[in-house]
Amino acid sequence: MADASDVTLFSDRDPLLEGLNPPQRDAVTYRGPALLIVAGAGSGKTRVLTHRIASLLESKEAWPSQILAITFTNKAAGEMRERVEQLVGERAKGMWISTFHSACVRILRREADHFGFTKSFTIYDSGDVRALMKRLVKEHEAETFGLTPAGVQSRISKLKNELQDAESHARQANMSDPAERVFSEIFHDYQRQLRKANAFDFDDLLAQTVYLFRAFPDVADKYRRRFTHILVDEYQDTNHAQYQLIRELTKPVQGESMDLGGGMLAIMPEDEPQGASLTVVGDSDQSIYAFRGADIRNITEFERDFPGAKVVLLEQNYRSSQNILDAANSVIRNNFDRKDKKLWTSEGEGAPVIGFTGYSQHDEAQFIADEIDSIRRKGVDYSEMAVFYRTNSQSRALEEIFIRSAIPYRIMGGTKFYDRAEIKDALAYLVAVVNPADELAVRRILNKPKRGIGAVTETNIARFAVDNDISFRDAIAHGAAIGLGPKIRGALDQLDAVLREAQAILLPEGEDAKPTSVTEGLQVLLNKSGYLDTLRRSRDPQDEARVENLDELVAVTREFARNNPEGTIVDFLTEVALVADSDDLDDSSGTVSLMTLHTAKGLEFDTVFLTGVEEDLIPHRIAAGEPGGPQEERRLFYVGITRARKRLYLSLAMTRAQFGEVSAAMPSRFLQEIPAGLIDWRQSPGDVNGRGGTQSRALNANRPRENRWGVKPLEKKAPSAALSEFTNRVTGKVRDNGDLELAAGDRVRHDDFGEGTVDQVTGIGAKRIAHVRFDEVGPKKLLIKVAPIEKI
DNA sequence: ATCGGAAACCCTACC
DNA sequence: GGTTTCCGAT
Repeated sequence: MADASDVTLFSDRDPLLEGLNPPQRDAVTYRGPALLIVAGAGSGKTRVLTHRIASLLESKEAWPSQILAITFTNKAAGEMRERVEQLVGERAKGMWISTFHSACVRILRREADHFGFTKSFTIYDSGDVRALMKRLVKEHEAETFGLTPAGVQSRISKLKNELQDAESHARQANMSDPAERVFSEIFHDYQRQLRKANAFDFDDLLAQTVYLFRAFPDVADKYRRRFTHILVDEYQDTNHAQYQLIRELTKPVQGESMDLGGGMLAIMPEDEPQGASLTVVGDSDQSIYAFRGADIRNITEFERDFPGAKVVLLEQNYRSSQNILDAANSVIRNNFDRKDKKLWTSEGEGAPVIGFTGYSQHDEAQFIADEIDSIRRKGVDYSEMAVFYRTNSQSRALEEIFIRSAIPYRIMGGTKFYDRAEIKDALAYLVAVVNPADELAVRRILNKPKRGIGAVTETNIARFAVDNDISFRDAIAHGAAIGLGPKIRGALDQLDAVLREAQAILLPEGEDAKPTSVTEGLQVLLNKSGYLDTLRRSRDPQDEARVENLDELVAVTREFARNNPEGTIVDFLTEVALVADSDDLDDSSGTVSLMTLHTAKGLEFDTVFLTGVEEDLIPHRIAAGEPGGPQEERRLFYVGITRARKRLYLSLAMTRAQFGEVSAAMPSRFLQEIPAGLIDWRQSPGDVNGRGGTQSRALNANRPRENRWGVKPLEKKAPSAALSEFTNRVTGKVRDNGDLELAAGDRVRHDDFGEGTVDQVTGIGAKRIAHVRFDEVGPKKLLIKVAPIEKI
């Protein structure tokens, strides 16, 4: 099967091929226009990808600058760069290894002036978009047609992912429907606003890059000449826009060899033009982003799209034990529309999958905390354990219990630092300086801190700006002409002065900014605007935390300057907009990782707790009713299972509180799909098929705790007294035992665990931990400050 | 213009 | 359960 090139370029003793199985070697050594690597979970695809890149560099087939590797997250990009560097050293420097979005921003910033934007454009996140959309929906009085901001937002996003713009949508929309007409107007207006604000939303980053390439073939050619090798990871999750972007980049150079300006002369090979070589890696069983426009057909029809493409299958799994793989295979087999593919391993059977059913989400969390504790005692590091859940809101119960059990944890993704109001305010100040056209940002800071500027004044400023054909930002300096009172005028002049002062630091005229400019500029803005002072003076304890968060942001700018000595404020804002959440690359050492199933993709852990395995959660209630939804949810479940190396826990609760309401939960249908023999139930949900209740009680009889609470079968949503009796024994409030002093030998009483004896106390201050041996439930570690205990 | 409390809405996953 | 929005009181 080996191509001729294999023989000449590689020998079996090539260090890049050492330890690889035959298909993996194929994937590294194949040379041709198109290669699809179908990589099952844990089949070593990252290894293959990095070795492939390394071998291209090693053999001098490509310069680093000719390689474009697309990953799904910034974190994955960082890891890939690191691993390639380990293989080939410093040479890895000039490669583009990034996400689709980062690559597009890089291109758009370089080419912005081709189509009416500037290099310092803003990137709107979904929160920014929502704010803008709210205004537009109101202005167009679209509520009367049943249009909501969120609805319009998601529809526009979907259209953009399909590379539809406002015009093309308008052409094919049914304009006799008034709701359609209004939607179309809002779409147009929205695009106009973005353009006016010199801003792109996330979807535009992709779509506008495609439009740019199509409208300016010479620009596209520039990148086609540059990138001779393009590699795309997680190809099953690409959407149409991303697909078209790849198509554009892999086309042969269209125009003649020409002077591209700037003295850069393009060099054309003598023979016929050839497009970049394309390598894609993916696994259709792990496609979990259809909801945001990912099109699974991109991978299933790759061979048709790129005739003559070579396909390599990686089915040997190097990650999980056979038991875990069996569970995964038995689940995914139920998706009817897939090519059968079976993961196998030469490792042993391993431990059985462990199942647990809690009475409530807190009970479930307590079980997990106890297991983590006992696994830790066996010498497994916390960083080798992870807890997964379907929705972010599920993390709260886990957190509560983990805090009390003194288990160090870290939440990946979720509500992020950069979503906090004070951080968005601070960033809006920076944006107001860098991109004054961004009215949204300027309006945001207009009355923060309170300057006595309300809706009326804001409207007056906006009107003045329109009447005099100047920007909203510039109108701020014309308080007198607008006819505002002296007090407000003074406040506006002050704001104007602060913005100017920061501008002189962040964007000094004629020269490059100092490396410290971002930090200094931010500090000027926060201090001289009065923003920090107002927070410091406040009596609200939350404002104290806000000040700390802003300190943290300042620290982030310092860190940024250290890592990017040449970095500008625009680079900083780009990083913040795109890197945000799951990507904190700093060490997760010594902590258990908590994350959603989506975030878990691409990661692996020794021990995995997959929680909330219930109907309405996985499959999620909304997804269960959508076409293709249940299949996607099954893939998501499959992704979760296959993250585990040695130990997999599947857990659920019989009742779950949501929106403050408690309701009965049913075991997920996916549990049924795993053969009973693979799961060792510590506490079984009973009859997984249905009604819950009766049978599970019988199976739970061996558990001592049940006696205390006397579980009764529940009707769905029955707000009975019996329900509140055994749910939420752990109160929502975090208590504070303050300076409770404990020493070895003391007796304590715990709300849930009963009485016990203190073995020892470790840690200091707020982190003092009591090691208690409880009479009934055995040893536990408790964070003294917050545990529900009292000395007796 | 700002504050406080009541009421309404919400929660799928992410770059 | 938490956040955002609305409204009346200062």
